[in-house]
Amino acid sequence: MRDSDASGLSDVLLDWYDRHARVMPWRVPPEEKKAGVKPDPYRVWLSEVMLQQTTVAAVRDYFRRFTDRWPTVANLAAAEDADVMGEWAGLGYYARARNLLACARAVVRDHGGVFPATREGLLTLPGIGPYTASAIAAIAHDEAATVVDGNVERVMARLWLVEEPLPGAKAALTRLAELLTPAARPGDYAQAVMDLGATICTPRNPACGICPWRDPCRARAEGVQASLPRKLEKAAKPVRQGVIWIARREDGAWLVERRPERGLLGGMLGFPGSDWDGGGGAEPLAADWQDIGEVRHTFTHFQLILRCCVARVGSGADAVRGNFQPHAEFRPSDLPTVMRKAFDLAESVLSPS
DNA sequence: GAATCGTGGAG
DNA sequence: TCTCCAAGATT
Repeated sequence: MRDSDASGLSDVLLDWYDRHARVMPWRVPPEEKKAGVKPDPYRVWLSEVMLQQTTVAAVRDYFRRFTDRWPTVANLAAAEDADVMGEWAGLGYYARARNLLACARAVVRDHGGVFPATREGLLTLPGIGPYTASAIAAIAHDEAATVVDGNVERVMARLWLVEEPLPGAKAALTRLAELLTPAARPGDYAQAVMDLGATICTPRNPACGICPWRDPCRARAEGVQASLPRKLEKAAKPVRQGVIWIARREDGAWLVERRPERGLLGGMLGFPGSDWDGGGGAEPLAADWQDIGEVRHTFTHFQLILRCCVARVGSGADAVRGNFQPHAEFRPSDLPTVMRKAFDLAESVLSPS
């Protein structure tokens, strides 16, 4: 590929982006941008972390709630852990929320409350990896950094007919993406490639007929675009089983438990339960437990079948595990989805409406 | 390099 | 119902 080829391709894409850029809460509208308004690094960072492995549709409302509640990185850095984890509940990959807080506090403590302006500096912060560092550097600081996410991998694999399967092809796809990154408007270009992948060069049924890169696309020329990028087979998901105990005190308090900081659902609110290895476990308190059925939930790498037991307990109940959270303080929306499913089932039995 | 880590929507 | 998978980072 010659330099003139690369600049021709990026110009075509930027022209398409100027006409088709998607409207999103974390983007600066074209008119404001033309007037010199710069994207707020805090909002760019927050959106990019939320968008890791997560769809735009799922992120929208979370982004609004976070920015309404914590308008600046200093506000977020000063927040309580439980409030941030609760606000993140339902979005998944909870290590992101823990790293989000750690990052906000590092920015305040080590960088005077201002995000580093370079990709290299951003990479030192928790939760900011190669993709996110490039995205913030390019979008908020006009650095000619190259973003390589799933969209970019797919677009490059098709445009250049890369047949090596992922993840092995990652390095080659990154190199191709770097060759196309322009010195001018690198932030717009990064978002343009991702918009292209999200709306036209989609995993299935790509809309090649309206693609700005239809002519130069080598996969399209060969008619193999739908089969790219190739991916290695993934292992089957094992099924794991466990028990969860949900107790409601007569004053309406629920027996909840903060999960360990590390590992699955780390740092999130939940209910006491057994291990998820199929064996039994000790009940969190002595009570007349009632088996009310099971909850099924699929995680990234295994399926879980959780047997739900509930109990009504008296005011003097003494729990071995967890603590009773008063009815007024308990918000079901603070729970990760699998716990929310179990809670909804329990409540339908304990407090039928 | 391979495993781990969530969820909801599309087809 | 089931499979795929989305703007990845960390260990």
